[in-house]
Amino acid sequence: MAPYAFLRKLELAGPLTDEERSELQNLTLDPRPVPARQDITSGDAADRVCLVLSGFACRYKVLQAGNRRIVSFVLPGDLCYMHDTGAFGRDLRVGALTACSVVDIPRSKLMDLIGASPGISRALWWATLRELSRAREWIVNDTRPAEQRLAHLLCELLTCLQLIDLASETGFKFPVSQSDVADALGISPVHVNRVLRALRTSELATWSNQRITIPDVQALKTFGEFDPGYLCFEGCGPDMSMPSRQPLLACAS
Amino acid sequence: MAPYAFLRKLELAGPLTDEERSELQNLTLDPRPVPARQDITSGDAADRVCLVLSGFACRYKVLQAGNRRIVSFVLPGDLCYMHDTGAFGRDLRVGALTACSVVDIPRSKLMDLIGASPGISRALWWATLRELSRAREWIVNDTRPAEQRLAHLLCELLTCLQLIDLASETGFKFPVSQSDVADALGISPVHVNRVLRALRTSELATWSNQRITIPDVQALKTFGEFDPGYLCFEGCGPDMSMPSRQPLLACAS
DNA sequence: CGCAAATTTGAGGATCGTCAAAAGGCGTGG
DNA sequence: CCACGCCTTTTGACGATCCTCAAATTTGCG
Repeated sequence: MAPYAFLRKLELAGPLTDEERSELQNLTLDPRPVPARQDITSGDAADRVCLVLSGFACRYKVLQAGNRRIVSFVLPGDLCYMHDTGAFGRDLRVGALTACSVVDIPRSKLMDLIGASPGISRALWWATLRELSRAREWIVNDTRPAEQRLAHLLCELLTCLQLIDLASETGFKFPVSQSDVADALGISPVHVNRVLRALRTSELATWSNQRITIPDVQALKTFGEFDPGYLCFEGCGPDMSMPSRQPLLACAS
Repeated sequence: MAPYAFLRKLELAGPLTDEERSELQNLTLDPRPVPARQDITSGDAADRVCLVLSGFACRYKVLQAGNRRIVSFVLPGDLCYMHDTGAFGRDLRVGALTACSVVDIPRSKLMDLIGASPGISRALWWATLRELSRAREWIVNDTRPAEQRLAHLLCELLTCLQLIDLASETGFKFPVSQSDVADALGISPVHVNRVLRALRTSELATWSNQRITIPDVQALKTFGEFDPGYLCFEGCGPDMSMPSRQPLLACAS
């Protein structure tokens, strides 16, 4: 059950064979806990990748003033330090927002799989492209007023959590603080609170008991200008006329 | 001379062989002009990649209100529609800010090169990771006040243009409008103007005659909290202990 | 030279941040 | 079980940043 989310997301790029699935499942043994509000480091050795099995985490940078800006959420089934380490992630950090369960995967082991399996290669490649697409959407979202910005974020979380069965049709458990959301939206915590009240008053969304409830999902999506296309959950099958239909990640050089 | 910027950026991932360089140069024949303020489409056929040889372009989305948000600049030597087409770029568009010269490259041709050459494969893979890193930095930049935000943007442009010999030590030609910069920063055009005046008064940067002049580069970088690490221009050599040292883009499946 | 677009500046208002304090929730220890 | 302390949430007041509208000025271009 643990690696379900991991496989679910990888298979967005197309179905995997039974061998590929079992190879990937073998990576998820021996998880370790990470307490809330603590960084998820890549483990003792620097050459490890981290797979989050449960909990909410985030990628973030800290500004000179000391405040934190979250640039993306890390949900169960997401890999960390795959690309954002070394020169590509010098000041980027990964932190647990809630208690998390993570697995350290030796990079070499993952690379062996990539080299041996075209399906896994493609899956990881597409995961990277989804990250890029999502980052750009976040930039766009930063131009909207706070109310729509929060609405958009809630829609994204709802959609992403539904994919891995962590959200119902109309809500999801969200055990993070309003300050965390503030850092993800780039606004102040008090303003998050005000905006939440506004959304509650408009009957667009409610946040209580660590749970987001969205009475009218379509209304919230419309208000937040949320179009799930950028998440690349659909239309990405292997039989698509896609740019990266065939050419993908693999062990070269 | 035309493909200089293209090769320069690709070789950030490590030197290319003479064959690889000449294969890439062969792609840059027969450029076509794109007028300012016009979208750079992928040509007649959808399965083409666009290489910008000269001019300033941008990737952008349009919000519901009709305003545009630029999510990244496209400079000479940058590829468009490599990954941001099909499902991965449904609402993302590429527009020319100034008159541009672009080359259409059949995707299949590029894929053949990727499959045949590990160096090219790695180079294009790293270009994608740089895009991701840059997008995340833009998210972070959106949390800064407008003055620092503009300073940061100018520093990024200076650094990126210096790489391809389009900037001197202290300035560069920048023939775009203040509205374009406003869309890139997510603020209003009039506020761009005010912020420019502030930077001019502080003697941090001047913009006149379509040229940015930065009297004290270090001062502007400090003010804008600009750390070039996220651009991944350095420390990315093939001899680095990098995550993607070997495993890269290639023709799989 | 004259038109169109871009830049510049002003005034007023909306959004959002900061500071401060009150209220609520949750775990620990008595 | 209650009391206490800490953290989070909530609300208010005030100020800073930024937007919108509008007009004046400059620049670019035919």
